[in-house]
Amino acid sequence: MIKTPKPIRGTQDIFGAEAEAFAFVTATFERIRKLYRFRRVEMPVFEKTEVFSRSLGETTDVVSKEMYSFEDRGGESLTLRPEFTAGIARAYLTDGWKQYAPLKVATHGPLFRYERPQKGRYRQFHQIDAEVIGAAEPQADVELLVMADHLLRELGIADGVTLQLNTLGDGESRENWRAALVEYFRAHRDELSEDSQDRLERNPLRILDSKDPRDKPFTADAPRIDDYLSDAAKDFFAQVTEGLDAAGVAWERNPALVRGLDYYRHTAFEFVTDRLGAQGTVLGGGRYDGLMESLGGAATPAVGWAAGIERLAMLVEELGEPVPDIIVVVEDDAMRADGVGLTAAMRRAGLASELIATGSARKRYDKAVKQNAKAILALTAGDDGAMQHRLRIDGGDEAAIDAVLKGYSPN
RNA sequence: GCGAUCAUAGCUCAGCUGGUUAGAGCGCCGGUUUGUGGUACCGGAGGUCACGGGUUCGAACCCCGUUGGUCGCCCCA
Repeated sequence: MIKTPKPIRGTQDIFGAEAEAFAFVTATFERIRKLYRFRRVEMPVFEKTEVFSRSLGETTDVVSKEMYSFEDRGGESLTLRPEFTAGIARAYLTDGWKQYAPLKVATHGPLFRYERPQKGRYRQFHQIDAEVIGAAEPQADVELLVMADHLLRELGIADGVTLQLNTLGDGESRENWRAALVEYFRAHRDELSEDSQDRLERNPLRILDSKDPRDKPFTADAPRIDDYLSDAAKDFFAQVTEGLDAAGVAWERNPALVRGLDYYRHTAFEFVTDRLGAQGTVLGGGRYDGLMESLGGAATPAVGWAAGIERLAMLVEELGEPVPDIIVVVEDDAMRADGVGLTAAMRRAGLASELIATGSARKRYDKAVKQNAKAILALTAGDDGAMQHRLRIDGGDEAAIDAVLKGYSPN
């Protein structure tokens, strides 16, 4: 007995209406990205593990248990890409893309993270991604945010979604704020949740967005980044918010919105919905001026965002699958060749067509009716054996169909 | 890694407190109607009740374990 292999945990086979929604997201993204003049890039699906581990630092669970890593036959550690940014940063350095700076690039495709699947989170998932590399100005942040907002509008999901915005300041501001947070939380250490006590050592900024109610009273009164921002950092953030206002993009300040990794500076943002359970972030990103150096490159300012295609697709209105323009029904097997010929002719004329010529001859018309076609063409043989057809129009393009019929010579 | 919850036909699900041959709808296949119209009716195929133990005269149902799905925690680049 042969056992059918099962799919890998956390992978998905996307089909039908869901696949249509998925394709709608990527097609819309491609259209928008061209409007904003972002250049398309295609990136490898795997890289040397260092590409990701260096950029992430050694701190978190992320490297130790969240990456899909393996050794190749030469004993080199490789990792399936868990994000686009690190690979694009690597390419910027190894391929000399500095010559194109400031460089606006966009891509989409599969990513891999070794996690327990839950709603809107999979081990193989898919993202769209946009990055601006080599631009230190807040205008780059604004352009990305306006583009993201535009995309969500075009997808028809902007209504339930809000843009949450924060600044982490420049390197110095961020360090001072972080030190103040550690000092503050350390004073309340014993009253924090176990998880947050742990975070105090590993990733103190993350205490701010803890879900544990025991932490809430302390996070509310925690030191705020605003009190630690340098004048330059304040000015940078002000230019971002002014730009958003000028472009008519609504935003709200979320001082608890943080990034755990050290290379993030200045702007951090997430577009959030309450329609997806625990996984409310629909699109997120920020400025990562410190990343290039961790990969051995020169200091290079950069900012970008990514969004999960599956999550976006879940929010998109049910599109349904497209209905055929015409179905050709062979009601008499003697007309099979004409069915094939006419269907081919319909398709060449740009009409989405289906041929029904199998199974019980009497039931073929029923099958056609059930597909909600805009037109049904039934083929039968006359007494003389010549092809006869009957056409039922239900919203279809009768002129186009007639033109195909007139131009067709029966077999 | 941790927790909750679920698993019956290809799909969606019923199945009483443990009781004899496990059901429906949809889908699939065949038949009836030979019709300018059909979304109907009849029939058929299809099940190791996730898997492995246990309790019992008897288990889809109760107990234990395993596997898998879902949702959440941790993490979220």
